[in-house]
Amino acid sequence: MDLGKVFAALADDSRRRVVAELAADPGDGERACGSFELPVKKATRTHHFRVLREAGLIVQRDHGNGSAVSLCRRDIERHLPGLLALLTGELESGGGPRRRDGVR
Amino acid sequence: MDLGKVFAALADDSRRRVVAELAADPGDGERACGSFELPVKKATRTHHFRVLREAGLIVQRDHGNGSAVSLCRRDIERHLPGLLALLTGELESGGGPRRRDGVR
DNA sequence: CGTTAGGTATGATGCAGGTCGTACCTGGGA
DNA sequence: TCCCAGGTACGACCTGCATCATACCTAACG
Repeated sequence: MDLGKVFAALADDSRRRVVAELAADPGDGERACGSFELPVKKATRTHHFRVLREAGLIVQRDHGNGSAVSLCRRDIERHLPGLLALLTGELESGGGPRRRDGVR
Repeated sequence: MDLGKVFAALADDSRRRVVAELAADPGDGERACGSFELPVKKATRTHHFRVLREAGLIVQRDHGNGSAVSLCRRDIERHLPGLLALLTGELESGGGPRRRDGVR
């Protein structure tokens, strides 16, 4: 697991938001790729999921018609303890579940 | 403190190395800018320190003749607890972000 | 005072990355 | 069966960034 790749992946707002929402989900199950409200087009979203995959942060299961992602929580907690807490922390304090404005 | 800026700053090997060494220093004092062995020229090093400064990770004190940097340890630990541990962990385990000649 | 060493400012350059349009593929309805 | 919705692949565009050369600045030291 390469810290450089991980940090580069998490430097982008959209990607950080995806990981944060996955990390904040207590169920820790899969989530449809389309269920994330990202301010980008389809092709860009595909690109972001690829970057997260190659950084080792998520795994993606293909269903032919649609696909779902899930967080590599165990690997992350083992190699980078505390990282997910940082992301969920930003979710709660900053642009948390209650979005104060529709920026972006 | 912007997580995006912080992660973008730490995505670079040279910058991550600087912060990691500062974090690993128990004395927690200033350190001369030139004391870091980075595989880049002067101008590039100046650029890296600027990025780290603007991310809020370090402060830089100018001496006219030379300058020194110190880690904003308190701010970082308060806003991003656990982050410095990740960096020092990389230093210890991997021997750190080594200077690979073909950078990246 | 002149030289030297450490930093900065500025501009150029090459490359990586974010964004999108388009074409294509797949499975599930109507 | 035909069409649509969700994803991917590919290419293009453009911005940002890491890097460097060069010129300049400041303090220390002979």
